[in-house]
Amino acid sequence: MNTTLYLTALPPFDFHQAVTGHGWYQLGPFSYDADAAELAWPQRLSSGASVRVRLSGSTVYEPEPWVQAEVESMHALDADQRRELADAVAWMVNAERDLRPFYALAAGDPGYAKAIAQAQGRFLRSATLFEDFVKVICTTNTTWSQTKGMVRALIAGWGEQTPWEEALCFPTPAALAAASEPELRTRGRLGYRAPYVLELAQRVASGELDLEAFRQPGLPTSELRQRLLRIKGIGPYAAASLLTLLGHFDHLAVDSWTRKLVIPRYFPGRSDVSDAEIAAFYAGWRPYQQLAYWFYDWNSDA
DNA sequence: TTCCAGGGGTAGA
DNA sequence: TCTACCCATGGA
Repeated sequence: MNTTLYLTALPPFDFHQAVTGHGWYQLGPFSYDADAAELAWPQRLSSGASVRVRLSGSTVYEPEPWVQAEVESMHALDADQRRELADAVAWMVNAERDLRPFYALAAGDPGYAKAIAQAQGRFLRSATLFEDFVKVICTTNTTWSQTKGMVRALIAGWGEQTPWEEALCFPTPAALAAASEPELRTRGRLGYRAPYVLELAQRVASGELDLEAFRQPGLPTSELRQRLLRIKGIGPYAAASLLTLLGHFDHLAVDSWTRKLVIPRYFPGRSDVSDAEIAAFYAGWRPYQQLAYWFYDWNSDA
């Protein structure tokens, strides 16, 4: 059974940029066909039904941006299921994100010409907040290839079965909450992150921790950050990453990689630049510091 | 073999 | 708040 969902997006929008703005499209259960500009993944709906989604969308040149989801399911989707999927897709590609205020700040700076021309500025998000929280924990103190391996192992070991044999959904909180810590360490390749993921899964599965509360747009970034830091396994770097995914760009994530890029360009000849100095450097971009850092064309001569 | 990766928790000051 | 120390894994 196939269903097609059409969504509109706020211009300027470019589907390829919305998907590839950061590395998430390389993590399971996503797969991305760059030639066809098609993002695919299996997903379990709250009703328990499984679907396979193939997502495509318009380029920056189209004045009325759109996103199209080709959804495969065993039974016809009812109105609630279609709405749930449409909401999830809009969230994932940031269809409603208004980047114009950021572009207005960046206008005239050649280092952002490419970002503006290509409609960069969106960070792909996973279908659920739980999935994004786990993935962010999987990026701490490790290499990208190992992060991909951890996510792959979690899906292979605890992912939800679907009617399509080869397609497993990302594990639910309940599935990971039922896992043992040693198994998550070894089979899940999480290492010392295992207790953090286990505790997160258990708290979410039991209802003690409501991740949906983090989605409310009106929350001040500082309060959100304090709440994130109270979750075990989430420190300054992970909190900043999650703030970005949650659409709060007014807290700069200063990590080892930031320093590698920012110091040679803006603080040449210095080796001892504090986080506070780097944050102060970006203060003029408020509330878009993280976009200004991330979508700057570091290869430009600007 | 050693180092370290876009860190985080904990103890102790 | 700041610092030392430990934490697993795997690629260079």
